[in-house]
Amino acid sequence: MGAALRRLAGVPADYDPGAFPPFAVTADLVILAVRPPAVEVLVVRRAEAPFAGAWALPGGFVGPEQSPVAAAQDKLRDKAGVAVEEAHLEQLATFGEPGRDPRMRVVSVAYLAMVAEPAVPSPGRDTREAAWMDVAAVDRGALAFDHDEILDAGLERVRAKLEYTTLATKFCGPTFTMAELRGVYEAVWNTELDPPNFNRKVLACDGFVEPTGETVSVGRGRPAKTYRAGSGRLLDLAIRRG
Amino acid sequence: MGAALRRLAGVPADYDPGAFPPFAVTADLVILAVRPPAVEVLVVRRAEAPFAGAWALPGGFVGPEQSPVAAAQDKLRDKAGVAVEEAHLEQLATFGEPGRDPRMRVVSVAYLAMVAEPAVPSPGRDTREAAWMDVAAVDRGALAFDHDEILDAGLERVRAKLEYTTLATKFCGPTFTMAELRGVYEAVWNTELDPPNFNRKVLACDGFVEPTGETVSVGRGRPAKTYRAGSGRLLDLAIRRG
DNA sequence: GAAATAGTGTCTTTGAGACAATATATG
DNA sequence: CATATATTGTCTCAAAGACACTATTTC
Repeated sequence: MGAALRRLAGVPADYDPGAFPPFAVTADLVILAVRPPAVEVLVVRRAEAPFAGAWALPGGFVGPEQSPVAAAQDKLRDKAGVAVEEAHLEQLATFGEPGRDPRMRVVSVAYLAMVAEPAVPSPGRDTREAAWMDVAAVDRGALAFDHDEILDAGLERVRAKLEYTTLATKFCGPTFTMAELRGVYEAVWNTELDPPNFNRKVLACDGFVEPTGETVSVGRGRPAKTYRAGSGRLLDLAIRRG
Repeated sequence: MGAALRRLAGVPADYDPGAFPPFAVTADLVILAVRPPAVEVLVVRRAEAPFAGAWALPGGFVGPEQSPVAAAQDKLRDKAGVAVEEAHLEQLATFGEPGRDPRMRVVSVAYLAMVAEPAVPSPGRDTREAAWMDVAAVDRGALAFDHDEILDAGLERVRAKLEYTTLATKFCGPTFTMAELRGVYEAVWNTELDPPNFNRKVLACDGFVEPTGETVSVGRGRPAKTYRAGSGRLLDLAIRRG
């Protein structure tokens, strides 16, 4: 579209695309899983400069005709191998300080994903491109760019959301026991919760979990009833941190 | 920087800025104030296509060397005439669907501002560029672009944040009465709260308000004690919606 | 049966909410 | 004094948390 045509169309001259600095837009993901007592984040090793060899959050550029969330969904599928329907994906925040990427101006729309961790080797024990890393082991400054800050935002969001939503079930498999669900809370909040009270509380929240009618035995002790995620999204009564 | 030089510097060829579509990045603001029983949003009338003549949220392009939040602060100062220190400004969400702006690809980082409404004419009674509009009077589809959606996100954020933060005081002047503070909650939540219980609840929250020791008389009735905002940011006990 | 884990029952404390009662102003 | 608004006091109920107790498995 030339300048003359643009003027004819009523589009002011100051919207000439060429007049604006070329911002690149990326979608970066904080993909979290829980393997009690650890909360783990999916990281990828950078192959190229800058920060070559460093760990970073998975992410990529948003395409010309692509929405940011679609870019995030693609990365979630590619990197975590998780079907989008099974995971929870939500926008987290946008990081756009000048200089956050030394190469060019990049605005990153960060997303938070909560997944039931697939069976993968322990983080750090393989040299593959992607690995699960215990968030407690992520040092300040360990991640590339400002990804430490993005990770912190994701962790804070998850801690808050477990209080008043049913999202903890996203960290569990299709069926789970109360102990597993409680393990999610205890890992995310780094606290201990009273099993009897947790049990009653969860069951008192409509739509949080549904009994499967089955039990499962893990090691010693009385077999535990199993549950599946309910249809509710918000808790009528908040689960409180220890 | 030529392609060859870029390769020498270890920057991969696929980071050629020219290879990326020119995203424009804007900062749009949901600037809210409370004039009980109304919650009001600051809107500006668009002078140019597209949506010429329609109301829109204030906003503008993020400069080449400017952070998005700095752009938002500039707009808050310019449009609302509010000192940044007095208002609360936080990032809300980012809206970047292709086609949300018919002219070009624009990614908007939306911010939420909470201000004590300055003395301005009632919305709709003047023809100035900017006006305060009762959010209850904003029809679906009344605002330009996807600004309805952005406004909804802002309102939802405010409703949630009043529950567990002290931000309601940002809608009040330097000093205020309990009735005024309660009016903020009642306007935002569109509900009625029991004055005695509200009073005790607020005073029980450490750091929410501080007594000034003064009283103020408005019309009939016993004069009300006045308070100023405390130093706390989070409430130890949530204020519950009616 | 001992130990381990799961789940139920009960008691105490705390906070939320309803609402009566009191305080202090105006007309 | 009647009325209006602000503020304090009191009672009741619901929920949170501590923890004793019961249930069901493995070794």
